[in-house]
Amino acid sequence: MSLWSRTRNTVYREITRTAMELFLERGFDATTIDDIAAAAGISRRSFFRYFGTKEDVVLGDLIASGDLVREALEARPGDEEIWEALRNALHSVKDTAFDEPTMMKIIKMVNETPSLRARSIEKHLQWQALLTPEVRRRLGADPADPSDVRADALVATVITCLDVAADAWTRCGGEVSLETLFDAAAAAVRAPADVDIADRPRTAPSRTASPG
Amino acid sequence: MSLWSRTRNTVYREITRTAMELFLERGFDATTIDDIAAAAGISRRSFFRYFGTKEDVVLGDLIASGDLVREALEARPGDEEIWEALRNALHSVKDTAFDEPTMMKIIKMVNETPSLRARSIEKHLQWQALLTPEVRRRLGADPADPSDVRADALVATVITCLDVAADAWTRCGGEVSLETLFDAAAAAVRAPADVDIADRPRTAPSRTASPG
DNA sequence: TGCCGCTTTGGCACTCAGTGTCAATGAGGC
DNA sequence: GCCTCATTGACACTGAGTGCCAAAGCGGCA
Repeated sequence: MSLWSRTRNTVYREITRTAMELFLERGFDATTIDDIAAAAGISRRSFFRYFGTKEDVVLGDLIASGDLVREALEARPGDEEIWEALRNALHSVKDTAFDEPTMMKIIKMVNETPSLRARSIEKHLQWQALLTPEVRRRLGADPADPSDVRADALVATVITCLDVAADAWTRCGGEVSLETLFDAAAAAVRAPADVDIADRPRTAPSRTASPG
Repeated sequence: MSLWSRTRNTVYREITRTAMELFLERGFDATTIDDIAAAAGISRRSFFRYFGTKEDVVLGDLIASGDLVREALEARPGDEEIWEALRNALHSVKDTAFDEPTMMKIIKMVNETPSLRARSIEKHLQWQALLTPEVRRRLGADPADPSDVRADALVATVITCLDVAADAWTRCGGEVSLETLFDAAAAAVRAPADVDIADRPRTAPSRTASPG
């Protein structure tokens, strides 16, 4: 049993590695599952025993960490401001499977490939479902009241800010850190955005025009 | 030419009507394109001349209105607070193709069908791309600065709030209006949610802790 | 060592979405 | 009536994903 699952994990990682190489080399859509199976030395049928969909090869490893985020959130101090708790829970889960340049290429690929992008956001919706109960609890919301949208809105927005930040991160070639971009996004959402935000210059690489 | 496009529109609507009936009757996934084509009296190949994907039958009509929202946003007074402008732009675009109970069934179906939900989100990403330039302009942001995420974050969040509101709307059976739910979602995001919203001034949000 | 039960695997055939091609049809302009 | 052009339907194809079944591999057991 132990050997079996170890073998399974090995194969799983081998498929991921091989497929990722192909994806980054010739593009996601241009890589068929037959290509992946052939390169990984398995049958087409076996591929689908490890991954439900082609997208899962990319996204399974990249953001399968929904449960980790939930655990991290539950571990945050109970009196922590909710935005802060969510922010810290997200940041505590770092993906270490790839180095930063590779990670950037992957995110870029995800953002530029419609089917990948859609699945990626679907995964984030699953995160939402995982995180919302804890946020509801912290807000003292009635778990059965569907009209109390506060928790859903907060969680969805925080994840949206993360997406926006990740997208901007790749667009500026990693010059500004993900954390900084996330905080800027969060600040823009929470503050009236047409007013200058006091300490946005934590990075201040390029001045944005400040009218009036 | 006029006759051609009139015919085209008629066929388009006929396919939509027929397909929607099938979808709501037996489910989205359980309805094949052959079913739709047969029921609409066209060939399978012709279906794809009217709709790029099966999802577009549902979502094309439901939220093809990205340009309308953009126009509505551009028509808002220039000094209107940005959240307000976005909110009003969204609310000015009402979908009148279906009555409310049907609309609710459709939204429910979209939210419960992964492929539909994914496409729906993709459409919303297209909205974002349409709306962001105008928001950037209003914020006086440098259009070429990818590290200025304010506009992206705002637009993405507003649309996220709309999604959350629509979801809650179906879950509480339409008892609470979509507008009310949207406003509640927006308020939860903008105010520290565990504090009374009333005492929060429009400026000076609570500063998030600076780790540095 | 050989046998039994389990899981994994590969191969095959299938459904379904979506695309390219091509010949037939049918409307509009001359 | 003829020419042009868009629409249509039919056919064939790729590619994702699933169901099924027989073969192979591993563990335990005698």
